[in-house]
Amino acid sequence: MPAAPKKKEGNGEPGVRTPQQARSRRTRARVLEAAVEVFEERGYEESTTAEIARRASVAVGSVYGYFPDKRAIMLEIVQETFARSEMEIIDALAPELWLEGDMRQKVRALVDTAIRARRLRPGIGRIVWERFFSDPLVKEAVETIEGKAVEAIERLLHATAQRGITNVRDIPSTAFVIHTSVEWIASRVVLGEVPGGMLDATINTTSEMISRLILKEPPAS
Amino acid sequence: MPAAPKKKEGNGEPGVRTPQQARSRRTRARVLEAAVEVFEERGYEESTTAEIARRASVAVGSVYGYFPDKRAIMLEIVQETFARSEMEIIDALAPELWLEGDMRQKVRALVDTAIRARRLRPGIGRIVWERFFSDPLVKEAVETIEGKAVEAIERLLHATAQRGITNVRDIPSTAFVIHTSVEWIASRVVLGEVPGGMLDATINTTSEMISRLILKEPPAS
Amino acid sequence: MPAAPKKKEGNGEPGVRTPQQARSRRTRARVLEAAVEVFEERGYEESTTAEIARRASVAVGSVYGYFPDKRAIMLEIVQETFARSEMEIIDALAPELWLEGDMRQKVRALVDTAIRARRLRPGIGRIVWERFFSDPLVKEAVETIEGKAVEAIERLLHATAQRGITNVRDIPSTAFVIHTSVEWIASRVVLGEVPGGMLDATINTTSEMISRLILKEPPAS
Amino acid sequence: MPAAPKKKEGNGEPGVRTPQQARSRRTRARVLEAAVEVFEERGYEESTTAEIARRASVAVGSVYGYFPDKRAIMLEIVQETFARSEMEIIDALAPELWLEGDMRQKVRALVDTAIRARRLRPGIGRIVWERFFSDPLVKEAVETIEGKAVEAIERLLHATAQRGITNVRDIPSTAFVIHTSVEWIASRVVLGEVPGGMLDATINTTSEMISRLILKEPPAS
DNA sequence: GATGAATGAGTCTTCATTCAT
DNA sequence: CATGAATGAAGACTCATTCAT
Repeated sequence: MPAAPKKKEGNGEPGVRTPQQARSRRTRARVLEAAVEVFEERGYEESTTAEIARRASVAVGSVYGYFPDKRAIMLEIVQETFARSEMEIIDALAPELWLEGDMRQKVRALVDTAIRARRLRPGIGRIVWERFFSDPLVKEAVETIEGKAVEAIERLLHATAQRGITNVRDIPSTAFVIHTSVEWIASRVVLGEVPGGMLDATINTTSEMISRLILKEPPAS
Repeated sequence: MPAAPKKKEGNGEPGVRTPQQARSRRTRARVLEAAVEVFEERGYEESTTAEIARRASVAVGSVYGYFPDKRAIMLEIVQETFARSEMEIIDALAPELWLEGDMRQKVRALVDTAIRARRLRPGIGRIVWERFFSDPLVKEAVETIEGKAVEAIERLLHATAQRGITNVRDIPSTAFVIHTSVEWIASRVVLGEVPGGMLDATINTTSEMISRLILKEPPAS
Repeated sequence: MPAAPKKKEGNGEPGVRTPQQARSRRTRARVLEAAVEVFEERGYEESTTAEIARRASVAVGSVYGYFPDKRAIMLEIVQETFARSEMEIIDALAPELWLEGDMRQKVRALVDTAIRARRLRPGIGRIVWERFFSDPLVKEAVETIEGKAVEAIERLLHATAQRGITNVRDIPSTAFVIHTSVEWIASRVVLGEVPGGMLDATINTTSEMISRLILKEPPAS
Repeated sequence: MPAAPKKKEGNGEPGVRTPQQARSRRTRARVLEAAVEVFEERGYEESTTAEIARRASVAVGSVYGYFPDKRAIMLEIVQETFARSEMEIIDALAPELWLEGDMRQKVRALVDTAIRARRLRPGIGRIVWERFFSDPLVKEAVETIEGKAVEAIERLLHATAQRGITNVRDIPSTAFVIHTSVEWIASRVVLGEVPGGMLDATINTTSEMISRLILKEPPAS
């Protein structure tokens, strides 16, 4: 890590300008887009603020007009990207969608969604796990969003349990286990090179695993 | 990222001492131990070769006498640590241990082992996932070791299937899904702050999930 | 040789500011001047980028804002210095200046010019020969410039031959031999400690040698 | 340049062991041979004492038993190599060989010898000019040897002048100019890539140049 | 005498961040 | 507000030389 000059704190409150004017907002967005591009291509550490500025057709100094530092840019992108992925899943978890129809099919569709959701910005997904354990703010942000997804699963399990569709001993841990498993399977499948025909089998098996865990009826022998 | 000096290639002797004498072996070990400490405390990027040398009570140059660069030290530690964790699990997967007795109990013990195994050097575990997606050599090393664990699961599923204990449609994907799920659940449980009483429930649920996926008999309703 | 850090490639912007603003141009010039000073005093290997920056009253980073590395600074200076020397000579070789008047006198003046031209930045001249055989880029640059001087000699020999002033069997090799001889005699005379009264005699003898080689009339017996 | 630990001077006089026993002498020679190889391949700066030791199948420490430092090894090799080259030339300058026969032919043979002599260890020749201007001891050594060659030329010119074969106004400067010219032409021809058929023409022209400078008779019109 | 492990000062280079214009 | 030149702390790595065994 380079010089990392001391952040001059206190006195006035020069802060980071909050865009109120249209042009400002547009510039800020351009920087963000450029950063996504660069981060996708090179990862976080390998990306430089200079390159981001260049791609955004903006001066380095201007970048610092919108973000306090490089990390903040990454944080915002990671948050936004991760949230978007999880939102897709959370949406698909709305109880009202699960009260009728073939559960196993829905579970499979859900797993499918989880994987597809991660395909959008795989490079950012990579950064999530790269930074997760080393940057407390990333961890916090990710855990908050994950928490929402877990809650959505919990709500679903409650709703379906009431209808007698599912039968789960301990809903919180079940929600956590399901979420965690699917998250990592999806990440590894998307970010690694999955052996050709293996993808479908993996989705099937994952769905089967979840279905058996939550459904009331015995597995199709 | 700092200066990142170029490896000057050629010049015959790679400069990496292959320890044959006792003193040499001891020094190499000291460096490795120091590096584990430093990496545990600060993570990879934040650790410096100077700090490692200092902890090992050795000159920087000596460090470079045993390892071509900082990355190589990390790689060796990651490999060794990760391999040791997986070995514990692989050992517990030996088919002969599974042919009789309560399967559910054994699955639970296995999950337990997976978690305990990761507790040894959690900081290194952190580095594994930090570097996994960005350092091809880390990825390769980890995938190789993971592959062995997955194979061990496959062998177990074959053996138990023959005895009529388990009944799995697609063994390869099942092995992969089980391994991937447990790996990440274990990592997250160990590296994150698990809500107090949640740990046991998580282990139970995970075990239940795996048991239901592979066992022949219907789940205890 | 020091750490010799690797050029991290890619990342878009090479980091080399191409000066367009006035301040920029001035800084670049300051760095170059400082580098000439330092190189003159210490030679290439013994000079450090830190010292160059200090002399230029500039931060190290600024140096790297204008030049990709230390070698590039040296290369530019060497090229510029050597080219300037050779240009003086090439100018003096313009055929129109040689068509009348005393040839022997003109040859002497030429040799004189060759020596005087090298006196400007002798330290850089030293670096030229220090790096010539070990740095391909230096070699290339120097050979290119030398080539132009040799061509100028060739043109002169052609023109004077047509006028019946000179009589040379093989113009290319003659131009090469003359250039090479004078170049080294001048370098050695300037960079070595020439025995006092020897200088004039050396110039005279060199001129005589060249004159006899190219002139039509027999040497003044 | 690396650490360059202070040479501990004074007290006893550990000095550099002078080989008196046969084995010692042989080891010293092995080191020297190895050094020639390495220097030839990589040049001085790029060569390391470790590599030299390795090639000589000797421990680094042993190298320092025979030579005070890396520079001394280089110095001895440069001196020996350069002296050998010049000796060949000096031998060919013995007056008794020049008192009869075709002078022009002999001059040509001499130039030829000068070039051939440099072909033996061109890499060392390169080092000579690389270090000549930056290492005072190299300069001194080379100048001393050059001085002998120049003296030999002077003696030859005296002898031939007495016989009426040559007619030179100022013998010292003539000897210097001839030597310097041929030395550099030979070096450039050997170390550079000489344009194919150019070599012969260069030798011829050089010989012609020298012949015309020293011989009494007018050049063959 | 030999060995080769150990030393550590010295270099180059990077890049997040600041601030004069 | 934008610009982009300037800053400079920080870090990886090299290698001649020493010295304990």
